[in-house]
Amino acid sequence: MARTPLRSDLIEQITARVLDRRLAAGARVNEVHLARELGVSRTPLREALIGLADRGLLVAAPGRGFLVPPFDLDEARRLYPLVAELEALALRWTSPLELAGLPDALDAVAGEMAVADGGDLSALDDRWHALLLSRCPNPHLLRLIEQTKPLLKRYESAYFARHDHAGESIGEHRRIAAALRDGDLAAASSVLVANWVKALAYLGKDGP
Amino acid sequence: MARTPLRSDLIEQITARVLDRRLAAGARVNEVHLARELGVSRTPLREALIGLADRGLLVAAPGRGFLVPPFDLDEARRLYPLVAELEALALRWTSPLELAGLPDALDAVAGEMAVADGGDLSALDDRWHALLLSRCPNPHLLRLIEQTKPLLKRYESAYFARHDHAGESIGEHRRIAAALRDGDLAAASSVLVANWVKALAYLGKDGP
DNA sequence: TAGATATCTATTGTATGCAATACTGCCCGG
DNA sequence: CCGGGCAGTATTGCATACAATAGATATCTA
Repeated sequence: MARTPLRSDLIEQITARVLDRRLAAGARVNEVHLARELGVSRTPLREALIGLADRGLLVAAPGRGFLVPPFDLDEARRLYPLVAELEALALRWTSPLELAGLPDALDAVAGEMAVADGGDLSALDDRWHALLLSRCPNPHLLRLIEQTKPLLKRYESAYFARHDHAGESIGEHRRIAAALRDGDLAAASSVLVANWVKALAYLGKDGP
Repeated sequence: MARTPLRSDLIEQITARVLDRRLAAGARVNEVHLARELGVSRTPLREALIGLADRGLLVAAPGRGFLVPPFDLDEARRLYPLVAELEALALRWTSPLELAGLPDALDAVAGEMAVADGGDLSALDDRWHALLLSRCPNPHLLRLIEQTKPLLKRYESAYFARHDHAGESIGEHRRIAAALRDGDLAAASSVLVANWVKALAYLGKDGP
């Protein structure tokens, strides 16, 4: 029997399809077609869809299956501060000692970002943030963050594609690392929140 | 076809069983037996189990199905502050105008709590907190809170059964309502967090 | 012709079936 | 007496089958 359940892979694949809009906003998900396309039966596919609906990346419409939620700027305006606050909280709950060990690794990733382009940039940004939170001792908080970020990334991917804000963002990342070096948690936190809020501001300009 | 999917009911029923320990901590969930007992087939039951595992109320063990996570005081110590912070955040994000309209209704529920006993008490406590957050405009934050609370309630139910702390808790609830009347969000927030933390302190004494 | 209605198809929600793994108890060897 | 291996069962994970609703198309009536 499969050591890793099919639904796990399916969740990743479907998430990717939502993020890159192969599953378009507002569209219904046809279980039979998607199952054929992914080469599985409807059962594990539905399990994955239910998991995604629990996380908010899909919406379950009783009797009508699942659909990709439409883009909604108001939703984005609420998601960004939410993730910002959750990450800041995770930072507050990480021991200063642990935090002190992070800046070097963080700057290394930031350095990679400086020479990366387009598609990789978003992945590196993810790695940077994951690293920043990696020492937080509260797994439930981390779970909430992981569950929420994909919702946001749907908006963010549009943003990353459209603006070349990489320099700005990398600068902020470095400032956060520097603040951690100084043991200045408040400063790190505030730049972190600002980083998220700024992303939102760009989004507002001409988002999807 | 059912207007409300079976899995929704099942999630409620199974949650209840976990909370009152008909599904004991550490025990494996037998899908065939449970399906028979609940009068449904394994398919919607598994959908419900997956949903519960996503929320952390069950754990999925690849190849071995689902099991009820053991009690873990450390987990409780992380869940209480988490819910406290999330509720405080929801409060911060609720408009002062909306908050000003709440205290009367809040005190009404607190009044009911004063004359309720045992089982109802927990339900009233839930209603009180739900009312407190009911005006928060961020549905995603509310979703996270709703998803996290059942985890905590597993510990809390033991607490409520064991201590008669109702008076204390009701007093704190009234103080929160009073602070909202004064427009003193900071005070309300701090008592709210204290309320959660105190519950945790009791739990530490002789929890399960 | 527009609207309502009936009929037919598509799609979901649930139940059942099947194959592979995990568990249990027993036998055996040391 | 105790641990390892083996057969048989139990249980999961996935696939398929079935029933009922939602949606689409065509027909009928005013």
